[in-house]
Amino acid sequence: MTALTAREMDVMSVLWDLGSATVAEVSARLDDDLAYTTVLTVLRILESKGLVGHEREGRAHRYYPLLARQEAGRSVLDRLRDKVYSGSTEMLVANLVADERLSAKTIRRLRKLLDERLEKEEQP
Amino acid sequence: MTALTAREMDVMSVLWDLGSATVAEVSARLDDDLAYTTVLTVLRILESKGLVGHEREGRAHRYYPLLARQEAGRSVLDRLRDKVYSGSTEMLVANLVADERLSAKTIRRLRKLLDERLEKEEQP
DNA sequence: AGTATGCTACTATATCAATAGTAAGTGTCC
DNA sequence: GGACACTTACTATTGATATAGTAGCATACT
Repeated sequence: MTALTAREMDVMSVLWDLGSATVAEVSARLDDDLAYTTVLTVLRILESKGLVGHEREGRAHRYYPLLARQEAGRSVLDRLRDKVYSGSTEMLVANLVADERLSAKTIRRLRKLLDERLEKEEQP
Repeated sequence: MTALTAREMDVMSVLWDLGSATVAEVSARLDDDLAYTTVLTVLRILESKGLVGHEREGRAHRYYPLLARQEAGRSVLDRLRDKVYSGSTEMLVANLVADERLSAKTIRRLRKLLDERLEKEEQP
């Protein structure tokens, strides 16, 4: 199972966005001002879980994600669908698009996404 | 903030599905076979967080959710969108509908959902 | 009215999460 | 080549999570 804690997700988020990063780079990007060693500790925990790797870079280590966004996202979404929305993807999406801040443009793009998915369904 | 732990979400899930439940009822519905008192403890923690309430029923307590599915779901979705999908609802939905198991029928219903949302956008 | 049983209240404990300090190592720059 | 600064390695602490036991109370049933 791929259950990230809140802080681990913060850190993975930086790695996903940057592709890879040193401790200092992750630290700079985090919203909260954590001690250098705290960030290092989180990265080492993530590594021990097999979710990130690292390579030497000068005197520092450069960390990179081994877990993809999609995998992490899917496991949260699956659980959310099952536990919060009684297994209903529709209920989930309904809640998602109920967000007032979504623009008409965005909604149209989402619909296009579904259309494309439908086409793929019809021609396998 | 409304951050549910994994186990708390399991329990809330039962309360959402049943509307309300006693400890025994929650216990029976959970996937894992937890001690009666363990379930009670989780419910009491949830109550201390203001997420469930209870009323007397005979010699037992009947617990009911004070936090709605929608609220719980939204806070997870918001965080997921921001941290895992770089703030992109589209990326999130793309990942969601990439699920092979979604039927064409379901996808059409999702599209309909978006259409209705668009109409509401145009006529406020 | 007495009693058995299920329920709660309180307590306990091991594990994990979150945060950070200290010491020691290693490049880098003058 | 030596000092400095940054980095890692190891350790520590606090608080939360997850799980459950025991004791005692109350209700339903006979």
